[in-house]
Amino acid sequence: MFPVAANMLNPVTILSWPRAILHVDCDSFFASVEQSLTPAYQGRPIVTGRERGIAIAVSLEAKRLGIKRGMTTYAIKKNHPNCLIVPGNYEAYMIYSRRMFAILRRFTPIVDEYSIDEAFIDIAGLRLVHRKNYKEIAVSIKKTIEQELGITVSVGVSINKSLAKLCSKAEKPNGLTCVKGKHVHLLLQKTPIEQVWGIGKNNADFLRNQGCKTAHDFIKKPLSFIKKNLTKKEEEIYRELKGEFVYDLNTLPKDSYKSISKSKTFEATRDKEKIFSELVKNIEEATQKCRKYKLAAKKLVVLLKTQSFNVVGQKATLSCATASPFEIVAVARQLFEMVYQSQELYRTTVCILTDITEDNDLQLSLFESVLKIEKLEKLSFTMDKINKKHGPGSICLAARLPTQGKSKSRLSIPFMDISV
DNA sequence: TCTGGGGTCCTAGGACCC
DNA sequence: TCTGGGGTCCTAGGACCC
Repeated sequence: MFPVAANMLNPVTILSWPRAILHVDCDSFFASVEQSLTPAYQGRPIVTGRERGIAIAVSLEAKRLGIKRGMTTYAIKKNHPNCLIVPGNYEAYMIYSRRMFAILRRFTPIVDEYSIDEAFIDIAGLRLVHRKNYKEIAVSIKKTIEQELGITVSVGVSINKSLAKLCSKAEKPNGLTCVKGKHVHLLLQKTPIEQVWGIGKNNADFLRNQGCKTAHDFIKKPLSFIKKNLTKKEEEIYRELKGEFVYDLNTLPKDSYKSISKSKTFEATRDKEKIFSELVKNIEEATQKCRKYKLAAKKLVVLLKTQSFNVVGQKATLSCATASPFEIVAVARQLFEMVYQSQELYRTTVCILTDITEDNDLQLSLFESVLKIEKLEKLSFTMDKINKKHGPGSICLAARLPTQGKSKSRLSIPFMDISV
């Protein structure tokens, strides 16, 4: 073998294979799953999100009534009394999601699980295997999902992720759009700039002011304009829309996080211990997720949202990376005391765990008692087991008791009194 | 649109060091 | 101590996504 200089590995050569990227996007996913699970819901306007007070997913029938994501359930009830408003069933959505990804893997192992209801797959080279053209492959994927899951999807096929995403969006619901490299300009001409994946309101406003009404206007700008006025992200999008292959598919399973957060809104209150107990509940859930993925956090952020939507917060570095609610609650109490103002009404608490590492490279500070940490960890895992067996919230920290109903007698552990 | 919840990445600017 | 230039690391906050 000859030694190969790094600069001889020309990325252009590697990336210049013909690409065919297919994007699958479920139509009104959560609402469609509800309709698939409950035949009585089929054909009826239905929204999910009852527990949050706003519409999270809106069925096709509800969309036709003018109901949109984010509308309050109060307004929906008032104006559309025949619309069903159901609570989210996230376990069911996860199962449908996994089943959809499994179907995609029957076609190719290159599956990028982009979100719960979306995936990119690479179908280049599958034509010979399946003896079909790209469009026919897309049709059989659509049919399989529809038959096996009882939900419809919109599919787009093109030469990279950004363009495939534009295609799946071009015709919804239940759409199928394939755009070859030589026809990309036609797609871009009819795509308003704000509909481009990754161009949000701010950049769309700026670009419109600069004369870019469509995605096509955008790619006609010189690169120097992009570099001068926008960031790396928009430059990547610009290159993808021009047909370059910039965003690779990520086929790794999602088993790690940079941050884990939990927040919850409640009826606005000044009651200090009630607010703190809401925060403790979030900490319990966030640390539970941390333990599930065998992760530990080094930093903690506590945020309180006031009734007038101001956000106030404090941040702390933990003495060592941990997923133990006991340690984190103790630190959170100090942060909470710094932030809480007795005259203020609060509506939301947020717990964010950041600087997350894998649990096995957990660094113990010299001043930490190993024994204490092990005992606390054991206790957390035992609590997880009990909650799994008897239902969430069967066992919890005493500090969150103010949020539990009075009539419920729950088993609790006073976090401050742990003696080890 | 009277505003829920969970993420990621990028950038500017300050601190600090040589 | 009147004073350049560069690098790295960290953080807050913005922007975007589902």
